[in-house]
Amino acid sequence: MSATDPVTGHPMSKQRLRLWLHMLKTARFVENELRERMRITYQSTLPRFDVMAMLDRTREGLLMSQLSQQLMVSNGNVTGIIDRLVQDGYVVRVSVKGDKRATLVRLTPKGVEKFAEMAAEHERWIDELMDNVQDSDIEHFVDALNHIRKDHQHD
Amino acid sequence: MSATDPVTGHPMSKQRLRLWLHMLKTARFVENELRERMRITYQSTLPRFDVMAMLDRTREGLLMSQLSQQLMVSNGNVTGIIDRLVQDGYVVRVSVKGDKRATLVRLTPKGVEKFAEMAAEHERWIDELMDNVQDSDIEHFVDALNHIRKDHQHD
DNA sequence: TAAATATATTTCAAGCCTAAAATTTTGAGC
DNA sequence: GCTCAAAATTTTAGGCTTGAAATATATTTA
Repeated sequence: MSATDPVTGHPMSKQRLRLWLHMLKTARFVENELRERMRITYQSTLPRFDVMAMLDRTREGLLMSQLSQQLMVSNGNVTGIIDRLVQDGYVVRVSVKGDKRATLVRLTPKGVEKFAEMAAEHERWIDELMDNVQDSDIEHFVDALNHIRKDHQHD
Repeated sequence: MSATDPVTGHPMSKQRLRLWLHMLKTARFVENELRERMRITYQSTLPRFDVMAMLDRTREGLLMSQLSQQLMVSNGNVTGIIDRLVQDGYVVRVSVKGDKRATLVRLTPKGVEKFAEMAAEHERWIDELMDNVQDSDIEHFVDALNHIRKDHQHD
């Protein structure tokens, strides 16, 4: 921790800060791009897409708390997003029998269909936006990202 | 574009999507962590810190439009953040002579002092959070990130 | 079983963020 | 000077996000 670069004499923290700022800028760029395309093409948003993606992977449905945990966002946040997805008929809330506190959330058939369409397009967008990444780098890259979370994240 | 992996036969787009999702998750993790520390330690936020960082680098001040452009956020967004920084006495709005439309924004001495304190701590936080990144990877990593933006971004 | 504690979710206030419309000022072209 | 488009900024409406408080139900424990 807090090592000094043997060659330059600079602390490594400067390098790490630099990496973080580049990562942040790139993620922001990609997100801005995706947000705009989601809005224009589907009159939707990235958070809604993320929620639908989670629900698509678990057709039996998910609890509100499972959703917020998986997506790393707050509980109250998910409530609002689900409210709007329900209004649009993409999602339903189902009561859990045996526990009146909990609510299960599921995609409707309409939601499943819509998501399939959006997901295919989303994948093409990413493919285009990440065009410049060397194929050979990807695995290594993913590894490094996982390392950042590994020792800190407790899930 | 849209090549197929010669070995697996899978389209590369799946790999790129995977990389993007990992990048997003890691960035979100680091941001959540930094947000909480900013809140607890300084009763402040990441967007405010980002704005102060920009202003610290240009002591003569920056136009509202320069700020929003550099930070890749909307114009109206910056207005609100600056409003609150002004309220707290960290920033002042200065009229530009020769152009009554424009406003220059500058850190106050109090703002400069506060930012120095926050920036030092922020660097330590990043150093800790990015602890697991191999020093030897950083340059390569930054390069790859820049490549993602390069062909698309026009700034 | 009654009381205390824990869990699942929603509500609330406040800040962040965007796109679009509105405001004010500037600069061209006539 | 007048008109009109462009530029800098703010305002507005609506969605996202958080942490904290409130609500309702379940579970533990005395």
